[in-house]
Amino acid sequence: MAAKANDVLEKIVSLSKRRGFVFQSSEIYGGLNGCWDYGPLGVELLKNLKEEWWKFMTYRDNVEGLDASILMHPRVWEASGHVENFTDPMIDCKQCKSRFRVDILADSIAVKKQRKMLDTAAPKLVTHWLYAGGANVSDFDDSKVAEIFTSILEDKEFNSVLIEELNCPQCGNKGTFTSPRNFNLMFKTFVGPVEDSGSVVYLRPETAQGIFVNFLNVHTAARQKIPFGIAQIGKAFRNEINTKYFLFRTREFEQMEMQFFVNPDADKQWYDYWKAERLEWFKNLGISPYKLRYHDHPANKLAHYAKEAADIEYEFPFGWGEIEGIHNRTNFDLTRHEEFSGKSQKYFDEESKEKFIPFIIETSAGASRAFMAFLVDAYREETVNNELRVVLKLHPRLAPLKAAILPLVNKDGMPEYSRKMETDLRKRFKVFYDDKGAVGRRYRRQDEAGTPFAITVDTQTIEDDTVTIRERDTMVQERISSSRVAEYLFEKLG
RNA sequence: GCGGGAGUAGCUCAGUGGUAGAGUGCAACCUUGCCAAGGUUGAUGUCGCGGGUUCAAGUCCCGUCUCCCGCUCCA
Repeated sequence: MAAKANDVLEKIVSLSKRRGFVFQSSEIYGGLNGCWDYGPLGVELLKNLKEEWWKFMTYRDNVEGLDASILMHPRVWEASGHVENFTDPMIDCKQCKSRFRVDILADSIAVKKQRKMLDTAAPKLVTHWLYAGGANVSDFDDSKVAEIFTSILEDKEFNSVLIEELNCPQCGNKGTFTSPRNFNLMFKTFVGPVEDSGSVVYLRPETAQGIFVNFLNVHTAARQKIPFGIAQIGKAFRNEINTKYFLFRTREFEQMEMQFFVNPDADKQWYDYWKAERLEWFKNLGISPYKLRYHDHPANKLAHYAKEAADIEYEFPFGWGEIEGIHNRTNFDLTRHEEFSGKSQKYFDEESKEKFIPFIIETSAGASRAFMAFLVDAYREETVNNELRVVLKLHPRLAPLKAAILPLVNKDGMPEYSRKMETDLRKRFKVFYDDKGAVGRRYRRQDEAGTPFAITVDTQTIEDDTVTIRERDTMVQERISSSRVAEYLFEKLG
């Protein structure tokens, strides 16, 4: 069972590479863990699904679009709680396999001892910023020493000096620690030419904050009244400890988020509404309904900002996995931003004459995860005439290529006729021309790419301007007038 | 981070210290008459990367990277 599930995933990884859906990042250099590139077909599929989401979510009178920058003021992440909650360097004892948070480990060591260790280690720390000005450990009080001790423990360049001397609180052995691993999920970088602590910025770990900080801008500019939402699609970055399952857990990924601002009295109603809407979206794009389910978070497991939360899960070959989260984030985020920025985030309701900080209902989908769910769900192996047929039964609106144009044979004017048809259709549809090999082989090639329609030009075409259109899933052909092909595709693509 | 498996042609894989292989795919040409047809010809390999042992390494040893699986982690 597990082996079989694994097979499916490996086949999809293989197909993805062979046909140009997904390549490993930096492959010729040996790859980069947890990063993937979208190839010619992959980028079309990804673009299509993002467009479906965008239309579904923002082609409404109460949702506006936004594209916030990836780099934001570092205080944003203090307000959001990410700096505090995501900065947990961990250290492992190789002897007894215990794991400790570095700051907690440091707390367990008496300040007196810390001071002594720093003194002893001083010759090896002369290039550390702490000693740059000729400072001495004895110049600092206890709390400063503790702070310095922890910061050196967390400093990649210098921590080995102290770690070698540490005893494991669990088993008592000395020098058995690994280097601390920084389990902070945020990638850090620097603005400007100087790489010091004052210039630190983060690659956003979620797109949501870009929406929250623009709440009042959008409200004013778009003249929206509550309830209304702001939607955004964009990259986010998390320095995950472990990446996993192909595209499922990656370090760089894309989110499709919508934050809906509501009167606190109406939170439940809108939470339920969006929860239902979002599941429908996946179903309407053809995902097998029995492979979708809600996972409601029990009250005692909710994140600190959430009042109610549910995941939409898809049953991947490796098990159920979250592809979208719906949260009632309450007024947590705006309250925090008001506090940290000093700018009021209150909303004045003209009708009720009340002033309040809105509650936020969040729908947060992973575009990369959705991509994988659609791909996995579409993958089929069928037996046709005792031959294996691999077909991606992607929804036509998601399919990277909408139609293939195939001259039955390369003579009697068929290629010329086909080329002309290709030129006409290409203006409006992503189409593919193929005259290589037998037509049966060409059909199968398109099946594997998920192309929903194949238009074949044959002898009769030359005589009466009709072509056959072959449908991917049923392999049934119908003959229609050449002049109706574009119309036909429009109809089928909704 | 820990433990297990894997990495050789685009893909799937064989190759048990002695000349780098198969199937499939790909490209060109011939042949075609609707579901992976046939023929001819051709191209593609730092055997993941780096060291070591050896007269000789895809093969043995060490390190490292990446992928998969199980833990751990995932406010």
